[in-house]
Amino acid sequence: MLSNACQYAIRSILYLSIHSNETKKIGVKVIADELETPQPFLAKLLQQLAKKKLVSSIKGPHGGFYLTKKNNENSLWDIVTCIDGTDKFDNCFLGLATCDDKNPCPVHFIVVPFKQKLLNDFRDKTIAQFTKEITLSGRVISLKDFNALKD
Amino acid sequence: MLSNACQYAIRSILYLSIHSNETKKIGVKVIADELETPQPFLAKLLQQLAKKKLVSSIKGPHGGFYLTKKNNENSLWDIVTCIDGTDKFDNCFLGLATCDDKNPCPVHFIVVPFKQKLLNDFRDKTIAQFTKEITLSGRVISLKDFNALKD
DNA sequence: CTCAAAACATAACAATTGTCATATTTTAAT
DNA sequence: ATTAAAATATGACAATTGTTATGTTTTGAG
Ligand code: FES
Ligand code: FES
Repeated sequence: MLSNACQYAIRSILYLSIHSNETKKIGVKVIADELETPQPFLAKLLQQLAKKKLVSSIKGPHGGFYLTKKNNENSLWDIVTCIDGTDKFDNCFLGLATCDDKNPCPVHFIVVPFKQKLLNDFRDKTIAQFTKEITLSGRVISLKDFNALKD
Repeated sequence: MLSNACQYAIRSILYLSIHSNETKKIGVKVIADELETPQPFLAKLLQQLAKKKLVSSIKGPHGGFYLTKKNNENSLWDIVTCIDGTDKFDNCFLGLATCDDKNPCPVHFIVVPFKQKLLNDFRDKTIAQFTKEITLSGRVISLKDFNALKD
């Protein structure tokens, strides 16, 4: 459903939301290592996100990526839009030209409610809300399970 | 979520379920034309499906593809398994190594119920049940909206 | 002012997926 | 038997996506 690229992007933003702020920037190397994602690929993605103001960054020594208060008010949906675009979510599950309740394909009424709910959650909840839940409930972002939450 | 290939496959099987039987076979050309899918690609897919006994076929003049009573008892899930494999449904939505309630990623509890429901519908309903609903409710398979249901 | 650490930019490369073309085999009709 | 219509098999080609490599620019530290 989501591309690899988008999955990496979401995880890295959530990571930054937990571990960074205006005074604590984090370099690509660290992020890639923590999330176990390919480093140069992630760098490219972070640059895309930076261009759309979904993450902040400064160059130079002790520079890096970080999330401002404002960055934290974006939604997961903004990330998906930035990296993957929204086609997969708008289009018919079976690839028909239009997807609406008037001309439903055989799986339309199975698929649409789910997509709707997913969309709402992704659009309505801010990154900040997500990270709050994450830190409270001990959910996972990295592949090396709980390490990311220990510090 | 589903690949192009899988979407074509599902639609063609549903089409065959409605329009074919042991005594009425349909050629690739007709199917591809009705569903507006690339013809050679669809041929390849139908051959994959035939190998796994999800569709029946005979060669020669007046040959073609068709669904037997038994073919009609398969599920949409069987098609997905045959064409795409099940990885996309089993794996974590954010690409983490494991996906279970014990080590949930931040979106786990949003995504899993939906996937579960979708999976159930795809696994439990037979092709025959789907086509019954389709013919009763006038749903769409082809891109040229209701034409496929007019005869 | 110089240097090095970082983001930024570009482009080369690889893998997967989707598409098309060609040739072979089977089978019914004549 | 011959022929033509179909599925089948194989492989070439294109497009997308994912990955890696190389070089440029910015900027803080000494
Ligand atoms: S018409 Fe197919 S999912 Fe809506
Ligand atoms: S752990 Fe990510 S979807 Fe289940």
